[in-house]
Amino acid sequence: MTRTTGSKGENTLMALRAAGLERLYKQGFDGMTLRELAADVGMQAGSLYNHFTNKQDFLFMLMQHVMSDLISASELKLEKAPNPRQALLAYVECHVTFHSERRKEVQVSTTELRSLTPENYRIIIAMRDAYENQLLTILHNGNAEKYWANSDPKIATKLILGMMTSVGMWYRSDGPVALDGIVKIYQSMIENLLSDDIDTAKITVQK
Amino acid sequence: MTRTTGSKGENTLMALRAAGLERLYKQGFDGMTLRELAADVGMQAGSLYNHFTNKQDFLFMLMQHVMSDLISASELKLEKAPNPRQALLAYVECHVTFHSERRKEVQVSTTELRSLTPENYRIIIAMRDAYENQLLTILHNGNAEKYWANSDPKIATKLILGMMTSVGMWYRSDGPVALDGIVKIYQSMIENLLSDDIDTAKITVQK
DNA sequence: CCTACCGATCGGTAGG
DNA sequence: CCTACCGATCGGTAGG
Repeated sequence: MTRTTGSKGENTLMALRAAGLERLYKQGFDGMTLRELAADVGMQAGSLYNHFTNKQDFLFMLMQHVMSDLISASELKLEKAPNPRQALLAYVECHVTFHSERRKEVQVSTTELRSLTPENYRIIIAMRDAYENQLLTILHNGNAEKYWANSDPKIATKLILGMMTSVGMWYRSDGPVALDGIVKIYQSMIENLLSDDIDTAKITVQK
Repeated sequence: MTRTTGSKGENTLMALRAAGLERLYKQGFDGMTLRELAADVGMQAGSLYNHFTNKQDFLFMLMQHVMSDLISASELKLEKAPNPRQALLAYVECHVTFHSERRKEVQVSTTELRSLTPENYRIIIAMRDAYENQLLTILHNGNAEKYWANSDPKIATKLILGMMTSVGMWYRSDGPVALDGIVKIYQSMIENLLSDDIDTAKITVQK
């Protein structure tokens, strides 16, 4: 009995992930019901528990999957970058592409953070922090090696991530500009933005 | 019988708004229950219907209130701006301040768009579009009057709004940098970002 | 603003 | 993977 690609169980699990993502995106964790999800893949509600232990576990699996993909995608690109500038451009391309192509998964992963168990929350947040630290490191290195002179890399990291992440809120693959065009615009604007000359010594620092 | 400030009914409504905002922020529309909300202000669930017609109406009221405040706050500042550059700086200050000080309301207003009735959704989206158009107009005017040369004001509007809005995700009033410092950083970076020289003619435009 | 209640539906389990 | 079911709880209403 030869095993081809994927057993029946794997197929149902993939179908569940796809249907669940759509439900989570449109209705949220508390808004979706397991009966709807079951109907989406043509089964009864009780049978779902052969594929996950409970509703919370299903959400957690999905979010962990997205974060894992995101981190490994950027790591793969960053390995090949010869210098901080190329690393920055690669990170931007990677982030913008991922957040466009998988916008629903990303949005669910941020919106439903509040629906996670405390333990699960900690795990996902740790993954997110690891991902954000990749950019922070790039900005630090670029400062050290004089590729740019940014006064506050921590804040710059947040601003850059904010403008990049929001691409998922408005970019549509059937829109007027192709994705590689969007990527170029982001790369250009972020490089401009990094060459700031604001005197942070003048900024009020709270005690 | 002299009327001082606010009747009892007005006070309960304010308490409901405050408690409801907190519930919506932490649990979402489907996650919060009217029984919890009632308990927050010390009444029974059934009594809530003296203050709104149903749960949907309560959410809509809250969102409409936020959007209305946001729009009028920026309009007030923009009236006094003598030129596009000052208008841009004022808009940035206004947006960043509002999204920091009232971050929970703003987040609820975007996250719970999906929980709105189609009719209510249309109304809130129209308000959001009006607000975004304020920035688009500023960018257009700045281009026309040579304050800066931005190749794609529509996309720039989205990017700038994205990076500004995300301030609510990480800024905390008890953090290391004061709010006016954050505003200055945003203003500086956005002005840098607007002086782009990317050749959009080279960007792939989908047919 | 309260008591008392309605129909509907939810996540999850037992036992095949 | 299904049938049948559980306790719990929800938004909302009637009638004071």
